[in-house]
Amino acid sequence: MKRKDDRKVGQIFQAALKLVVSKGLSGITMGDISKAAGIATGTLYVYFKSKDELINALFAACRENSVAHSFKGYDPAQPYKVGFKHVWLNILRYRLHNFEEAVFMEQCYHSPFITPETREKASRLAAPYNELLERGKKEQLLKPVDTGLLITFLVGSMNELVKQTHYHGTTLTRTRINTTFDMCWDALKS
Amino acid sequence: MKRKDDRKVGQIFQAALKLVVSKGLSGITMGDISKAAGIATGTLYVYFKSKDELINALFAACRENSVAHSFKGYDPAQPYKVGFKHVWLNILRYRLHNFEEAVFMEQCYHSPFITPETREKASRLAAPYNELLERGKKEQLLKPVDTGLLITFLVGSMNELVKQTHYHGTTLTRTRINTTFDMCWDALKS
Amino acid sequence: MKRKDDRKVGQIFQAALKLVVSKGLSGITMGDISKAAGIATGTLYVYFKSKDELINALFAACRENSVAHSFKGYDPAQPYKVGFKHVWLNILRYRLHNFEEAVFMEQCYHSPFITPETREKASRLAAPYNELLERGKKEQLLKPVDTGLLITFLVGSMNELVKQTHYHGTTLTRTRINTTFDMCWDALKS
Amino acid sequence: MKRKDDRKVGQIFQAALKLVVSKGLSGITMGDISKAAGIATGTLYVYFKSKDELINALFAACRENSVAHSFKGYDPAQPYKVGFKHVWLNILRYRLHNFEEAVFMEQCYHSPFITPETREKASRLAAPYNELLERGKKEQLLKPVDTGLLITFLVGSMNELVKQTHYHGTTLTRTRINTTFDMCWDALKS
DNA sequence: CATGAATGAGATTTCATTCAT
DNA sequence: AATGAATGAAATCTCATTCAT
Repeated sequence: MKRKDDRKVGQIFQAALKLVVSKGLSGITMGDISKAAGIATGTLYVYFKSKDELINALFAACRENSVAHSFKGYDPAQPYKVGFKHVWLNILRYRLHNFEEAVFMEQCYHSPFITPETREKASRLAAPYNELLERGKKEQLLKPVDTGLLITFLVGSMNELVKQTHYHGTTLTRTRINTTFDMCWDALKS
Repeated sequence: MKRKDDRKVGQIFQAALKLVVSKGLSGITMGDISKAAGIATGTLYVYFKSKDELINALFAACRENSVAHSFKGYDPAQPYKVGFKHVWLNILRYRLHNFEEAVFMEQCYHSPFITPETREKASRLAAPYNELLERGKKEQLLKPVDTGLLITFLVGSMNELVKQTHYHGTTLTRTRINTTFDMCWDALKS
Repeated sequence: MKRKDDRKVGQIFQAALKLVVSKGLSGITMGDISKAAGIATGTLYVYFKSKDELINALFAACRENSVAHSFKGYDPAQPYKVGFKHVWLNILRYRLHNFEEAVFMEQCYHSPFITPETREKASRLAAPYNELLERGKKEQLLKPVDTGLLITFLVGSMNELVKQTHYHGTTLTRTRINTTFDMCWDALKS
Repeated sequence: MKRKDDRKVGQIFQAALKLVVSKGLSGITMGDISKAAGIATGTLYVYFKSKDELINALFAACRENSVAHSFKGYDPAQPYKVGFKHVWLNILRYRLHNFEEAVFMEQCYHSPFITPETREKASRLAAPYNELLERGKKEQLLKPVDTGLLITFLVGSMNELVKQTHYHGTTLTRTRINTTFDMCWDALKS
C-alpha cells in the first residue's frame, strides 16, 4: 500500500468494515467499498493493487490496533490480578467500541483472502498475551495448563460476550462486567 | 419418472460444507457445489430455487443437527453435573467431528444470505440449552447470573477450543478434555 | 404431431394461447405450457417433438380455424354486398371470440419460430378471400385496385378494431358494428 | 475519466431493433445486442440496469420518435384535408423507413417486458392524433363517430400496408400511395 | 403413455480490474 | 492522483430436451 493520502486509506478501511458487518465478507464488492468511502472505484487501485491486498492490509491493521490497545496503561509492576484485569478490560472495551473490526476478523478467519504471510504476521503479535499468561502461571495464580488453552478460554468467552452484548443490546453495567470478569478468572485461576 | 432423491440434498449439503471450509463462504459457487456433489449445476435448482435458499436451508439443517446431537443420551434423572458434562461432551464431540458446520455457521452469521426468518428459527432452537442452565441455577450449582451470560461462556470457550484443536492439530487427550471441562465448570459454578 | 389423444392437444393449444396473451410469445416456456395444460413437461414431447413444432402446429391450426369460420353460411347466390358483409361479420366475430388466436398470430408474424413452409401453407389459405374481392371488382362494386391492397385494408382495419374493442372494453353494439362496416365498405367501394 | 457517450445508447437501440426484425423479440440476447452494437456485454449494464429496462427504454424512444415525426411540417392554417394528408404521409414514410421500430413495437405489445408505466406513458403520446381527428369532425369533414374508431382505421390500414409493402417487395408508387390514401379518406370522410 | 427429475448449453447479470481523460 | 466508463471472465440462473421409472 502506497502512501498517497492516509486519510483516504482510513476512509476506505472504515467503509470496508461497515460493509462487512452489514453484508458479510462474501458480500462486499470493490464498487460498494468505493461508494461507501466516497471515492471512485478506480481510486481504490491507487491505494491497493487488488481486493486481496486491501483485505489483507485491513486485517493486519485491525490486528495491530487491537494488540496495541490491549496493553495500554498496563503496568507490570502492579500485582498480577490487577494488571490482568486491566488488560482484560482493555480488550473488552476495544472490541465493544470497534465491533466492526471484531466481525471482520472473525469472517477473515476462514476466508481464502488472508494469505499465510498475513496470518503468520498476526500470530506473531500474540506474544504479549502469551507472556501475560505465562507470568500468571509462574506466580501460581493461574492453572498450570497449556498456555494455548488459557488463551483459548480468554478469547473465546470474550468474543462471545461482545457479540451477545452487541446484538442483544444488553448494556454492560459495572456489575455485569465484574461478574463476567469473575467468571473468566474463576476459569483460569488455579 | 425419476423420483426426487432425498440423499441428493445430503450430498449437496456435504459438498457445500466442504467447500466453505476450503474456500470460504465468498469463494463457493453453484458450479463448485454441483461439481463436488457430482450433479449438474441445473440440478441444484431442482432442489433449491436459488443460492440464497440453498444457504439458508443448510444453515437451518446444521443448527437442527447440532441441537439434536447435544442432548443425545442426556438423562435428567442423573445428578446435575453428570448430565451437564454429558451434554458438554456431546457438544464438543459434535463440533469436532462436524467442524465444517461450525465454520459455515460462523461465516454465515454476517452474510446477506441468512434471512431474518432463518435467524429467528435458529434462535428458537436454543431453548433446551436455556433449560439446562436454568436447572443448574435452581439447584444452586451454577452462579445466579443471567442465563445468557452462562451460555456465552459455555459456547465461546467451546468454539475457540474446537478451532484451536482443529488448526493446531493438538490431539485432544482425555486429560486435556477434562482440564478444559474443569475450566468451564469453574467459570459457571457458584 | 402424433394422434395419441386429441383432447390433450387441445389443452396444450389452449394453454399456449392463454400464455401468449399474458406473457408474449417470447415469454412462454415449455414448462409454463405444460403446467397450464395440466400435464407433465415430458408429455409435451409425446405430442410435439420440439417447441418449434408445437408453435408451428398451433399457428397452422389457428389459421385453418379462422379461414373455415370466415365463410360459414356464405352463399355466393346472394347479392354481393350481403355476402361480403356476412363474411366480414364472420371474421369480426371469430376474432373477437378468439382474441388469443389473433394475438398469437400477430406475435408469430415476426418470429423465427414460424418456418417458411408453415408461412406458405398459411398464405395458400388466403385464396377464398382473394376470390371474394375479385368478384367484387368484377361486379364493379369495389375499387379497381390491386386485390392485395383491398385485403390489406380489410385486414388492417379489422385487426385494429378487434384490439381496440378488446382492450378498451368497448361493447360492440349493433350500431357500432354497422358504422364500422360502413367505413370499411366506403373505403373499398368504387 | 471516460465520459459516458450519448451516441452509445443510439448504437444499442439500433442494434436491438435490427436484431428484433431478424430474430424476433424472443430471439435476441444481451450478448447479441452488445456484439451488434460493437461493445462488451458488460457495457450494456452501464447504460441499462437490466434487459427489461433496455427494452422499455427502447419502446418509449420509438414511440416518441414516431409521434414527433408525424407532425413535422404540419400547418394547422392549411385546409384540413391538406394537413391531414400531410400527417398521413409523414406517418407512412416514417413507418416505411423505420420498419424495424414498427416490428419491435408490435412484438412488445404482448410481452412481459413492457411495464404498465411504459404502456401508459406511450398512450399519453396519442393526444395529437386525437386532436387532428377531432378537428376533422368539427369541420364536418369526417364521420361523426367515436374518435377511437377513426384512429383504428387510420392506424390499422397503415400498419398492414407497411407490412405488405415491406414483405412483398411492392414498390410504393405515387399512384399506389394516392390510391391507398383515398381508401383511407373514403373510410373516414362523412 | 405419462411423469417430472436431471441435464447442460446458453442466457442474464455481476464485478474486479483497466484505461482514457 | 482521481475519475468512472469500459471490459470480459465468471457467476447465477433458465429452459428445451432427455431419460429412468
